Amino acid sequence: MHKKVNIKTIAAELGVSPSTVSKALKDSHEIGVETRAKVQAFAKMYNYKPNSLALSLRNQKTMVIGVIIPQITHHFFTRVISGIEFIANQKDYNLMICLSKDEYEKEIQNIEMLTNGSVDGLLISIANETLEKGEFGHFERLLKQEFPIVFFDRIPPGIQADKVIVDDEAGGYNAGKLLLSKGRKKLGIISTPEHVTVGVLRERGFYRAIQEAGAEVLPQFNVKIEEKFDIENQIDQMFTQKEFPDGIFAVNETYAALAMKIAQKRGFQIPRDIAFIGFTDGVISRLTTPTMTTIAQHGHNMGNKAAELVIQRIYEQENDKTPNQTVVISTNIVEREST
Amino acid sequence: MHKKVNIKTIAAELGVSPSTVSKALKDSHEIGVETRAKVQAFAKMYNYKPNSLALSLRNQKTMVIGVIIPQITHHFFTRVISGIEFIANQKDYNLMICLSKDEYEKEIQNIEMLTNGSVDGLLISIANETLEKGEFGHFERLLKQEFPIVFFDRIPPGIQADKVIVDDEAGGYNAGKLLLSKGRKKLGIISTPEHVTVGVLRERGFYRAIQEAGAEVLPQFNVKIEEKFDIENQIDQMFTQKEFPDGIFAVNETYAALAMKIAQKRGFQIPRDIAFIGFTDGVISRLTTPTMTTIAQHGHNMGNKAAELVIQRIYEQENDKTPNQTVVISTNIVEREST
DNA sequence: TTTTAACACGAAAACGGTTTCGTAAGCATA
DNA sequence: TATGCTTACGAAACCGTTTTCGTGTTAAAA
Repeated sequence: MHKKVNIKTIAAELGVSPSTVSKALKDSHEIGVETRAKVQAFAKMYNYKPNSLALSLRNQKTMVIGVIIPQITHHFFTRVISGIEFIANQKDYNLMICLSKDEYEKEIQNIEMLTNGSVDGLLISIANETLEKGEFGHFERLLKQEFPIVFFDRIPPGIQADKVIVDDEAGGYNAGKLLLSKGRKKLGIISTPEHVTVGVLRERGFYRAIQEAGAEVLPQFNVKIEEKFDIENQIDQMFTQKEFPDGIFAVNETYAALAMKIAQKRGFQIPRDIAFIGFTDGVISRLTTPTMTTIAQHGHNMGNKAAELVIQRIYEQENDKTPNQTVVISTNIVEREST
Repeated sequence: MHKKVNIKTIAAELGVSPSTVSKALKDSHEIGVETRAKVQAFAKMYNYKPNSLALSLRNQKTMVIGVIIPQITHHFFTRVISGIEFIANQKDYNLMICLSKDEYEKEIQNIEMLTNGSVDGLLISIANETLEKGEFGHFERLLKQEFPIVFFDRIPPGIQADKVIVDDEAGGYNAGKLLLSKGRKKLGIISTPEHVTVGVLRERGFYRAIQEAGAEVLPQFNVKIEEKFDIENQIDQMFTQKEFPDGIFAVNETYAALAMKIAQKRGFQIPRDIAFIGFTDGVISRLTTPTMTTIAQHGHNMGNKAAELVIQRIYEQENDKTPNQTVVISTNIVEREST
């Protein structure tokens, strides 16, 4: 690769010092008009652009925000990222995106890599394995250093930090209410294991709605999916009992879409026999047959908020820190054919 | 934010020089064993990690690969990214992902930003607007400098460079052959405007299959979607004529899924009346009703290959350059219920 | 006793910028 | 003529590392 022009080469070429070039390029009026013009013309002609590493090192500021997410193939996270990018872009920040692949070790590696000077702040959605282990020392170390961090969606329970979350509990509650309002009595839920915070909250809200109505969920109508086993089999169990639910809430889009297909294969009509509602921000719900009613998550908003928060933290002075915030992104129901 | 420990602070604390610390940390046996032990213990205790900016500046090597894609919410691109990440991770590279949002200007900005020292190489899938304009000067400048670049999926036509593409033409051809082999006679295609290279190639292959069979596509059965108008309306036109196709190929997953829904709404049965086949690597095709037959793109493979190529270019010596390569990722048919 | 070599460490330059401070030249003022 | 003030620029430090090239000390060899 050919070397790019830098301030030194310009200086040598023009017979002035590097400092003169630097000042001339920013139109410092410390430098004579002729010299300024000469330097600027030369720089333009050779398409000079300052080296960002050198700038970052000098200014102790990279204008980069690190983002750590568990999986990039999850549509929700890509919505969040596009929201982050939208704000970052406005404020001249760039993104460095790392994937933890839901692994604790990779998450730690990513964090170490990013916090060694590469980024000014960090946006994190925690890996499943980390949540399962419950080990958050790597976050606490950074928080103690007052490194700017904002957690989003999957947050560390019981840790003081800035957070942006979806109102999962209320979303689950509204899903329950909606099914009940459609006259459904025997409700079911397709959920996730205990350590996945968001799943738990959605489930909790769902149960709250049901209790308020004086109803209950039969144990066999509560399926907690273990992703390491066959998902379709686990869902199918809900339809192989003598009784079957007439309204099902799934805590994510894929489970809901799969459940709809499986129910149809078992001969149930949607929504006549069973109504379905999913929790999602995805692209699938419009394309299923019938189209799926969902609790919309607004991942883009979440990204916006998270980016705003972290940038605010980055600019904050050492002396006047604002207290930690938790921003809640509220959901809303998008009613389609499945209810 | 509290300052991190660096080599200087360690040196000062231990009463030795920065160079001694640096050497001690890499177990240089230029340094006495006691001093080495002392420095290493201190570094470990304070969790010292070298500043990556300083390292990059010094070594003229960032261990970062820049990726520019049009949209992160396109599932195909996220598959490619996860493929890129897989290889990059193995070779200790990190990713800096930028979004062009399919805009020419943003693409240029991204490139300028990334090539000012931030990355060692670049992986690019070109913005639609750039392809439309046909202006590739920003790429040619970099290629002339011999900056390591690999284009993937959406490539600049007629430019010498490393490229990784899906075998779109063959994919289209196979889609056509499959529909014909099912006895379909009146074929239709849902495609994209001319400037989207991949769409054109898929269409070309499709037509080749049809011509070989001595058949033809009626003009009203060729719909080129303009995304700025209502997509469903444009697709619907195919079903409002007196004649209708009995086999439809859509050049992407969303168009195919939408078309299936619209056809069903119009009362057609799939695949009895109309067979559908989509071009995709997505998550939707398993969840539609009926499930969708697709030409699978293997975005993950594409990401692998692209990353391997660019890393190879990065390590290449100035003297012995290998000639430009074009790697073709072949597709395969995944047959499901829609045919 | 002198030379030589090994050992253990430090000074300084380099990566590519920015910024503070110093200073020579030119001119006006007393 | 001596002093002060601009003007226009350069030297040098700094950001955090690495690495080359000394150099002073000690011990071994001559």
